[in-house]
Amino acid sequence: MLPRSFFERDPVPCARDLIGCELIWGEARGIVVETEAYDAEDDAACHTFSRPSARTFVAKHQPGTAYVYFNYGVHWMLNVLVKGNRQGFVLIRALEPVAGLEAMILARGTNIPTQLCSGPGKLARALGVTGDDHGRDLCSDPQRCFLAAGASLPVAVGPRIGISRAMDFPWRFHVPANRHVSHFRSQDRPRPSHGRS
DNA sequence: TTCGTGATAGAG
DNA sequence: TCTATCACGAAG
Repeated sequence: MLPRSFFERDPVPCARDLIGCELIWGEARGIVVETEAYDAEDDAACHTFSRPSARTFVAKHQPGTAYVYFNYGVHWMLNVLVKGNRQGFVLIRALEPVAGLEAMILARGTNIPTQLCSGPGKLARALGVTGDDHGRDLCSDPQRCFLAAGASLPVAVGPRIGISRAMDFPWRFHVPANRHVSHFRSQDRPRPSHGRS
Protein backbone atom coordinates (compact mmCIF):
# COMPACT_ATOMS: atom_id res chain seq x y z
CA MET A 1 0.00 0.00 0.00
CA LEU A 2 1.33 3.44 -0.87
CA PRO A 3 2.44 5.10 2.40
CA ARG A 4 1.21 8.49 3.48
CA SER A 5 4.61 9.94 2.61
CA PHE A 6 3.74 9.41 -1.05
CA PHE A 7 1.07 12.08 -0.68
CA GLU A 8 3.25 14.41 1.36
CA ARG A 9 4.44 15.98 -1.86
CA ASP A 10 3.41 18.62 -4.33
CA PRO A 11 0.30 17.89 -6.42
CA VAL A 12 2.00 17.87 -9.82
CA PRO A 13 4.76 15.29 -9.21
CA CYS A 14 2.31 13.28 -7.15
CA ALA A 15 -0.18 13.17 -10.02
CA ARG A 16 2.53 12.10 -12.41
CA ASP A 17 3.82 9.35 -10.13
CA LEU A 18 0.38 7.90 -9.52
CA ILE A 19 0.33 6.83 -13.16
CA GLY A 20 1.02 3.10 -13.19
CA CYS A 21 0.00 2.61 -9.57
CA GLU A 22 -2.88 0.29 -8.82
CA LEU A 23 -6.07 1.46 -7.13
CA ILE A 24 -7.60 -1.10 -4.78
CA TRP A 25 -11.29 -0.56 -4.09
CA GLY A 26 -12.76 -3.59 -2.39
CA GLU A 27 -12.79 -6.43 -4.90
CA ALA A 28 -12.06 -4.04 -7.71
CA ARG A 29 -8.61 -3.17 -8.92
CA GLY A 30 -7.30 -1.03 -11.72
CA ILE A 31 -4.12 0.56 -12.98
CA VAL A 32 -4.19 4.34 -12.81
CA VAL A 33 -3.68 5.52 -16.40
CA GLU A 34 -4.84 9.15 -16.19
CA THR A 35 -4.65 11.85 -13.51
CA GLU A 36 -4.80 15.61 -13.13
CA ALA A 37 -3.19 17.87 -10.55
CA TYR A 38 -4.96 20.79 -8.85
CA ASP A 39 -3.07 23.29 -6.73
CA ALA A 40 -4.91 24.75 -3.76
CA GLU A 41 -3.11 28.07 -3.95
CA ASP A 42 -2.52 29.52 -7.40
CA ASP A 43 -4.86 27.40 -9.47
CA ALA A 44 -8.17 29.01 -10.45
CA ALA A 45 -9.54 25.63 -11.53
CA CYS A 46 -9.09 24.13 -8.05
CA HIS A 47 -12.13 23.91 -5.80
CA THR A 48 -10.25 25.79 -3.12
CA PHE A 49 -10.40 28.83 -5.41
CA SER A 50 -14.16 29.23 -5.11
CA ARG A 51 -15.30 26.83 -2.42
CA PRO A 52 -14.70 27.61 1.23
CA SER A 53 -15.64 24.03 2.08
CA ALA A 54 -12.73 22.78 0.00
CA ARG A 55 -10.32 25.07 1.83
CA THR A 56 -11.63 23.77 5.14
CA PHE A 57 -11.21 20.22 3.91
CA VAL A 58 -7.58 20.81 2.98
CA ALA A 59 -6.87 22.37 6.36
CA LYS A 60 -8.53 19.65 8.41
CA HIS A 61 -7.37 16.46 6.71
CA GLN A 62 -4.08 14.72 6.29
CA PRO A 63 -2.54 13.92 2.93
CA GLY A 64 -3.82 10.69 1.43
CA THR A 65 -7.46 11.50 2.25
CA ALA A 66 -10.12 11.02 -0.42
CA TYR A 67 -11.87 14.20 -1.59
CA VAL A 68 -15.08 13.15 -3.33
CA TYR A 69 -17.69 15.47 -4.76
CA PHE A 70 -20.80 15.33 -6.91
CA ASN A 71 -20.76 17.21 -10.17
CA TYR A 72 -23.25 18.07 -12.92
CA GLY A 73 -25.96 16.46 -10.83
CA VAL A 74 -24.79 13.11 -12.09
CA HIS A 75 -21.19 12.17 -11.43
CA TRP A 76 -18.97 11.52 -8.44
CA MET A 77 -15.33 12.55 -8.75
CA LEU A 78 -12.54 10.86 -6.83
CA ASN A 79 -9.58 12.96 -5.76
CA VAL A 80 -6.76 12.48 -3.30
CA LEU A 81 -5.59 15.24 -1.00
CA VAL A 82 -1.87 15.88 -1.20
CA LYS A 83 0.19 18.20 0.96
CA GLY A 84 3.83 18.85 0.30
CA ASN A 85 5.50 22.17 -0.12
CA ARG A 86 2.33 22.94 -2.06
CA GLN A 87 -1.10 21.51 -1.32
CA GLY A 88 -3.89 20.40 -3.59
CA PHE A 89 -5.64 17.43 -5.13
CA VAL A 90 -4.99 14.70 -7.64
CA LEU A 91 -8.05 13.78 -9.67
CA ILE A 92 -8.13 10.12 -10.65
CA ARG A 93 -9.45 10.29 -14.23
CA ALA A 94 -9.12 6.78 -15.63
CA LEU A 95 -8.21 3.23 -14.75
CA GLU A 96 -7.32 0.14 -16.68
CA PRO A 97 -9.39 -2.49 -14.87
CA VAL A 98 -7.54 -5.60 -13.76
CA ALA A 99 -9.93 -7.24 -11.28
CA GLY A 100 -13.56 -7.11 -10.29
CA LEU A 101 -14.70 -6.61 -13.86
CA GLU A 102 -18.06 -8.28 -13.31
CA ALA A 103 -19.18 -5.75 -10.73
CA MET A 104 -17.96 -2.91 -12.91
CA ILE A 105 -19.89 -4.22 -15.89
CA LEU A 106 -23.01 -4.49 -13.75
CA ALA A 107 -22.60 -0.97 -12.36
CA ARG A 108 -21.82 0.59 -15.72
CA GLY A 109 -24.24 -1.26 -17.92
CA THR A 110 -21.62 -1.99 -20.56
CA ASN A 111 -19.23 -4.87 -21.03
CA ILE A 112 -16.73 -3.02 -23.17
CA PRO A 113 -13.56 -3.08 -21.03
CA THR A 114 -12.17 0.19 -22.35
CA GLN A 115 -15.36 2.01 -21.42
CA LEU A 116 -15.68 0.84 -17.83
CA CYS A 117 -13.34 3.36 -16.19
CA SER A 118 -12.31 5.71 -19.02
CA GLY A 119 -13.28 8.94 -17.29
CA PRO A 120 -13.64 10.26 -13.77
CA GLY A 121 -17.42 9.85 -13.67
CA LYS A 122 -17.34 6.39 -15.20
CA LEU A 123 -14.62 5.23 -12.83
CA ALA A 124 -16.55 6.33 -9.77
CA ARG A 125 -19.67 4.62 -11.04
CA ALA A 126 -17.80 1.42 -11.85
CA LEU A 127 -16.17 1.23 -8.42
CA GLY A 128 -19.14 2.45 -6.44
CA VAL A 129 -17.42 5.59 -5.17
CA THR A 130 -19.93 7.98 -3.56
CA GLY A 131 -20.13 10.80 -1.07
CA ASP A 132 -19.78 8.20 1.67
CA ASP A 133 -16.15 7.97 0.67
CA HIS A 134 -15.54 11.68 1.11
CA GLY A 135 -12.93 12.04 3.85
CA ARG A 136 -11.87 8.41 3.77
CA ASP A 137 -8.23 7.72 4.58
CA LEU A 138 -6.60 5.93 1.66
CA CYS A 139 -3.42 5.07 3.54
CA SER A 140 -4.70 2.74 6.22
CA ASP A 141 -7.31 0.35 4.79
CA PRO A 142 -5.88 -2.37 2.52
CA GLN A 143 -9.26 -2.49 0.75
CA ARG A 144 -9.24 1.20 -0.09
CA CYS A 145 -5.76 2.22 -1.10
CA PHE A 146 -3.14 2.42 -3.81
CA LEU A 147 -0.36 -0.03 -4.62
CA ALA A 148 3.02 1.06 -5.92
CA ALA A 149 3.52 0.81 -9.66
CA GLY A 150 4.52 -2.66 -10.77
CA ALA A 151 6.14 -1.46 -13.96
CA SER A 152 7.26 1.92 -15.12
CA LEU A 153 4.87 3.14 -17.80
CA PRO A 154 5.44 5.92 -20.29
CA VAL A 155 3.74 9.14 -19.21
CA ALA A 156 2.45 11.88 -21.49
CA VAL A 157 1.70 15.41 -20.26
CA GLY A 158 -0.85 17.91 -21.48
CA PRO A 159 -3.47 20.48 -20.51
CA ARG A 160 -6.30 19.48 -18.24
CA ILE A 161 -9.68 18.53 -19.63
CA GLY A 162 -13.12 19.93 -18.99
CA ILE A 163 -12.18 23.06 -17.07
CA SER A 164 -12.76 26.69 -17.95
CA ARG A 165 -10.02 28.35 -15.95
CA ALA A 166 -6.25 27.95 -15.85
CA MET A 167 -6.57 25.90 -19.00
CA ASP A 168 -2.96 26.42 -19.94
CA PHE A 169 -1.48 24.45 -17.04
CA PRO A 170 -0.01 21.19 -18.41
CA TRP A 171 -1.13 19.21 -15.41
CA ARG A 172 -2.85 16.21 -16.98
CA PHE A 173 -0.88 12.99 -17.09
CA HIS A 174 -1.75 9.82 -18.93
CA VAL A 175 -0.33 6.69 -20.48
CA PRO A 176 0.04 7.38 -24.20
CA ALA A 177 -1.84 5.08 -26.55
CA ASN A 178 -3.68 3.45 -23.66
CA ARG A 179 -7.27 2.97 -24.71
CA HIS A 180 -8.56 3.21 -21.14
CA VAL A 181 -7.85 6.94 -20.88
CA SER A 182 -10.70 9.39 -21.36
CA HIS A 183 -10.99 11.25 -24.67
CA PHE A 184 -8.99 8.53 -26.41
CA ARG A 185 -8.51 9.59 -30.01
CA SER A 186 -5.62 7.49 -31.21
CA GLN A 187 -3.39 10.27 -29.96
CA ASP A 188 -0.20 8.59 -31.05
CA ARG A 189 -1.25 8.24 -34.63
CA PRO A 190 -1.36 11.25 -36.91
CA ARG A 191 -4.95 12.25 -37.53
CA PRO A 192 -6.27 14.39 -40.34
CA SER A 193 -6.21 18.07 -39.58
CA HIS A 194 -8.75 20.38 -41.07
CA GLY A 195 -6.91 23.63 -40.96
CA ARG A 196 -6.69 23.90 -37.21
CA SER A 197 -3.31 23.15 -35.78
C1' DT B 1 -23.29 19.27 -30.86
C1' DT B 2 -26.94 19.12 -27.40
C1' DC B 3 -28.66 18.66 -22.78
C1' DG B 4 -29.86 16.60 -18.14
C1' DT B 5 -28.98 16.97 -13.27
C1' DG B 6 -28.22 18.73 -8.33
C1' DA B 7 -24.86 20.61 -4.90
C1' DT B 8 -22.62 24.84 -3.74
C1' DA B 9 -21.97 29.57 -3.08
C1' DG B 10 -22.68 34.36 -3.73
C1' DA B 11 -25.88 37.94 -4.69
C1' DG B 12 -30.31 40.15 -3.93
C1' DT C 1 -35.05 32.93 -2.62
C1' DC C 2 -32.78 33.13 -7.13
C1' DT C 3 -29.14 32.19 -10.32
C1' DA C 4 -24.64 30.89 -12.30
C1' DT C 5 -21.53 27.52 -12.51
C1' DC C 6 -19.61 23.05 -12.86
C1' DA C 7 -12.67 18.66 -12.89
C1' DC C 8 -19.16 14.70 -17.17
C1' DG C 9 -21.23 11.43 -20.27
C1' DA C 10 -24.64 9.76 -23.62
C1' DA C 11 -27.21 10.35 -27.28
C1' DG C 12 -27.74 12.38 -31.75
